[in-house]
Amino acid sequence: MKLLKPWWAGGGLLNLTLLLSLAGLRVDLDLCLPPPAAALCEELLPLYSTRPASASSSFSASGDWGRSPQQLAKGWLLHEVHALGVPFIPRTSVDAWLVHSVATGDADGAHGLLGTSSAVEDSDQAAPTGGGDPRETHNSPLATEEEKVAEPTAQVRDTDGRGSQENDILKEKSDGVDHSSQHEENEEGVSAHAKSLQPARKDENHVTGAPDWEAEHITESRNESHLHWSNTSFSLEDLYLFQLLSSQPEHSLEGIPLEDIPPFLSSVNESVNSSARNINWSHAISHDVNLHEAMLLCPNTFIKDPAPRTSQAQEPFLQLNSHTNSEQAVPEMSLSPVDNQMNITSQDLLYDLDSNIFDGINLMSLATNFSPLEVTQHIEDLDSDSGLSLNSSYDSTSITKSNSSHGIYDGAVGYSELQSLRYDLGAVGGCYPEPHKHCHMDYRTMSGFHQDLGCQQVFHDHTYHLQPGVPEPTSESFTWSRKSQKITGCLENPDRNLSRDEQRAKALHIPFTVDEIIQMPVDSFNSMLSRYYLTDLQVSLIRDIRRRGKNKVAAQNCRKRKLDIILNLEDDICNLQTKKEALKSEQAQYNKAINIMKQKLHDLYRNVFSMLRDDQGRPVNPNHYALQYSHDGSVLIVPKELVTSGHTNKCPKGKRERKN
DNA sequence: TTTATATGTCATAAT
DNA sequence: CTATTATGACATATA
Repeated sequence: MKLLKPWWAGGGLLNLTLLLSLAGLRVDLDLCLPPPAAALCEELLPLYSTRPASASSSFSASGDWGRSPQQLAKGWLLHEVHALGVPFIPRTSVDAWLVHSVATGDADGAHGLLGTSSAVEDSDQAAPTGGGDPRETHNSPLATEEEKVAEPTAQVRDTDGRGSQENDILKEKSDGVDHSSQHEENEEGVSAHAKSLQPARKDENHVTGAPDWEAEHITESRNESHLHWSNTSFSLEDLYLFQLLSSQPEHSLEGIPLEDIPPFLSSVNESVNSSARNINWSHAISHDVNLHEAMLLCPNTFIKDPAPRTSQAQEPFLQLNSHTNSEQAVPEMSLSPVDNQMNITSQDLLYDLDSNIFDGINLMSLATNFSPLEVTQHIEDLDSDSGLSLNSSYDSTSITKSNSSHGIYDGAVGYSELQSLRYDLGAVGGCYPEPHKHCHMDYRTMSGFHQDLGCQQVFHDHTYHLQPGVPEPTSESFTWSRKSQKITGCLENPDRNLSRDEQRAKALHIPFTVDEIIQMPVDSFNSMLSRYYLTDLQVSLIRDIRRRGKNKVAAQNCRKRKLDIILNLEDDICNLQTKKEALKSEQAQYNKAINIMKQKLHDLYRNVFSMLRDDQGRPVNPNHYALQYSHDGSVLIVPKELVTSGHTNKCPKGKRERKN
């Protein structure tokens, strides 16, 4: 996205505000934008206003062009966040954000955030239909931890001690208590605002038609989290997006002339006003939804089951809330979510995450002085690392890329840019299979963000480039034809060193390394799948990666084992052959001995016959007679014909010789 | 280009 | 029943 201005560059407040309003979000006059969001909106609105149809091609894969203007704006905005490389949202991020919205905004504002569907408006209070699954937050064992997350923030805000009401709110949510009667208290305190939201949550259950939403499966919330363009209410990604976009509390919409509104928005405004879901623009920009505060209060809830916050993690936010100079607070505010998320991730997964990652991000969060040009360049570089095009020129390449990316993400949106950067650079990739290598990458990356801190040399590793010509996997089967792989090789793809699964994981922005996925214990693996906000496609890919990875190891072991068996058999053959030779030699020796014995016996025989004499004193011919031993030890001279016929006892000569 | 070998992957059975 | 392992068969990569 060429036009993306650097962080903290300011501007874009009006555009974002209008865009949010267009999307049905009511914006506080004090709403301020983080520079990326401002820049994003500055870019989005002109593009959207000038070429909604053509530009929409990049996210038209979702179909329905009969959507309302706010849907279009919302979809377009989210799409562009996609293009930024935001891979996914840990599931609790938006849930917790909702909690903070409850704590910070009034009911109307919260409703504006949660949804503007006519069906919802028909009900008592607005309720989100596609906004993820906030119910799970309060009906799972995780709910208590959500409360832990929300509690300190409420304490910060409500110095009069009413912050603890949030816990009550959360409990009442699950109880389905109707607080619509407390609308009058909205202006009195945060908690009252929050309570008035509860019917919306209650209605949501009716809208989704899930009476027993405790049994709601994770996959359902995943599906709900996807971008449903036909759905007028905001999804979790939407909410997260706005959370992402809101952190700079100093701009205001006051005094902005209507002429500044792009023509498209004006027309959209008309159409919106004429639609069933009217948006009162004056109302839209006057409600007290302070996204900045919401941002401040929920930055540590990027995952479904956040670990209890440490005092170390809370402290920055306490300080931030006390800041009067938002200029100084902005960097920390915007970056701290990443920081907290990282810490929580490490606590939750307990898996191969080096604290250096967090240190690097902490350093980055401390950086306050950025060179816009450098940062812009860095963002572009990082984006190029991620393989996603930030080019806003909408050439065919970028559109194609956006299309494919959008299709792949399948609704997985909402994540801090830094988070995506971290994962882009370190989470996936066989080139950096070891955690410390990931950290190394992060450090090098982060150094570009705060060169003032002494890291002058910026290294950019483009190992993770995806060649535009390489078709990205677009189906669950991830059929990788030989042809495409040859093309990949011919193009000298820097990702060539990556395994196919690593490339797939990178393409889908899987926030874990392949090694992690494969070697992770099954419990951690399952908890990871349920804790993180992953699309079905991502989950499927992760499971396939795990299966293939384990099978690969099994195949290697099997082959090794087979080879060992073969080698052992060869050794056995050799040993047997040696033994055979020895036996042959032994047999030869025995045969030789036998022959010697035979010869001796023959000689003895001849010798005996030479001493024999018949009755006439003539020598006995050994050719005609044989010696035969009788049972009593006597030796008889028997004619051979009798010996061969078996008549041993019949001695024609009747001659019995005594043994000499 | 062909061939041999190594490696990855899938299906299936076994654990 | 699920997850993992083992293994034959096939596909692909590489020397």
